[in-house]
Amino acid sequence: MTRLSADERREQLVEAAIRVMIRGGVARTTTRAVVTEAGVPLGAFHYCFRSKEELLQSVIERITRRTLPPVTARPEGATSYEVIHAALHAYWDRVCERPAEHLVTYELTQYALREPGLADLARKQYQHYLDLNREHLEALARALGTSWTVDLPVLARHGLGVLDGLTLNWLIDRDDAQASAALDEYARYLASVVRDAG
Amino acid sequence: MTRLSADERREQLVEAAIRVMIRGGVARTTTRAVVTEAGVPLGAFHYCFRSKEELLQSVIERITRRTLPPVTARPEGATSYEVIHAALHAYWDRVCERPAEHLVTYELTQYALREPGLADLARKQYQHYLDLNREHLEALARALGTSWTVDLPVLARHGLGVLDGLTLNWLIDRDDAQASAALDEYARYLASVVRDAG
DNA sequence: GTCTATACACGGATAGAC
DNA sequence: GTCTATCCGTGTATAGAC
Repeated sequence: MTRLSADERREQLVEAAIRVMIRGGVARTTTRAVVTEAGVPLGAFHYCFRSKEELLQSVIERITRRTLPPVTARPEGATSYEVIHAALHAYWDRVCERPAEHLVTYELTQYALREPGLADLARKQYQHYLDLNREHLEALARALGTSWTVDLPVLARHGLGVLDGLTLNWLIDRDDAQASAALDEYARYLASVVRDAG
Repeated sequence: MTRLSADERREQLVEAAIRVMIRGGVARTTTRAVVTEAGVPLGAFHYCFRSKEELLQSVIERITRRTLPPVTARPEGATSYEVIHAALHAYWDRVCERPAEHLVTYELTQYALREPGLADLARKQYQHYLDLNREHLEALARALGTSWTVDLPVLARHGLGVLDGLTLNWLIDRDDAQASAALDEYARYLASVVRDAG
């Protein structure tokens, strides 16, 4: 094997851990599985990370930052509902493309909540998603040239709840049609709380 | 120790397992922890359950059936919003009273999704909650003497998503004020989709 | 049927050779 | 710095005494 720096090793291991989690879930993600996946000898693990917890910390940070700000398209002559609908389905398409990845996100959060050394990180991670959702709603309002009739922090929290809930539920039963219909209903709701809405 | 029938033993072990899960999470719920909690010798485990998976199956079934249908109060002269608000907060109060129990529900579902022998059970469990939510919305409409303007299955799925999402998010950050505000917003939405609504 | 003792695999972490 | 061999705890499951 080629000789790599500790930083590159860390990188390898974090990415390998994410692949293992996607494949088999967080519970089955052992240090042994991770080093095998990375093609790294077991002994290497503990001079890259002090412990498994430290690896998971890095994994959570990596996954959190990986979330890309969704693009808000701005077609001429589209109704509010259409713009909102498109934005929501842009998110939804990413869920459908990589279901296992999203499942891992939820698994990780719950795992972290149970580990004293990781619970704070879970809260930060959630706060980050909440902020993203707020920014996204702001961008959406800007794209529509208007504002929301509902207090933005409340709308953001409510919206994150809806998206998390619908995602989690779809991950369980994979009912595309029902999930899509529920998402459309959320779009209809959002269109009803833009100022000057119809 | 007193001599008990296998059925009573099973009962004891399931209840003990739930307590252990509430205390430390599903991941830490080992057969050893369960039998210790139940005050049952380790050897007893495997003539009550063929395997740990069989125990978890019983636990999931037990927890699912434990969910009580919420009461829909019917005060005179209350607005639609007030009735809906009360119904939602009745649910929410139960979440706040027993947060750990609800967290376990989500953990169990995700655990089950990763176990081939339990995945179907997870889907059934979710379907059960979906049905309950539909029935609850029907009861609510009946109590209001009206009906919903949104297709009931869609409304039920959307609503279950909202409640699951808000619950999960609150379990992470425990922000009572924000959670309550988001829940109220959902109540406002529901009030806007009753026929003859205002 | 009931419990004690134990088998056996696997997990995280480390010692120590190179 | 890198890797092999190993320690030691814990997990599920079972054998076999009572």
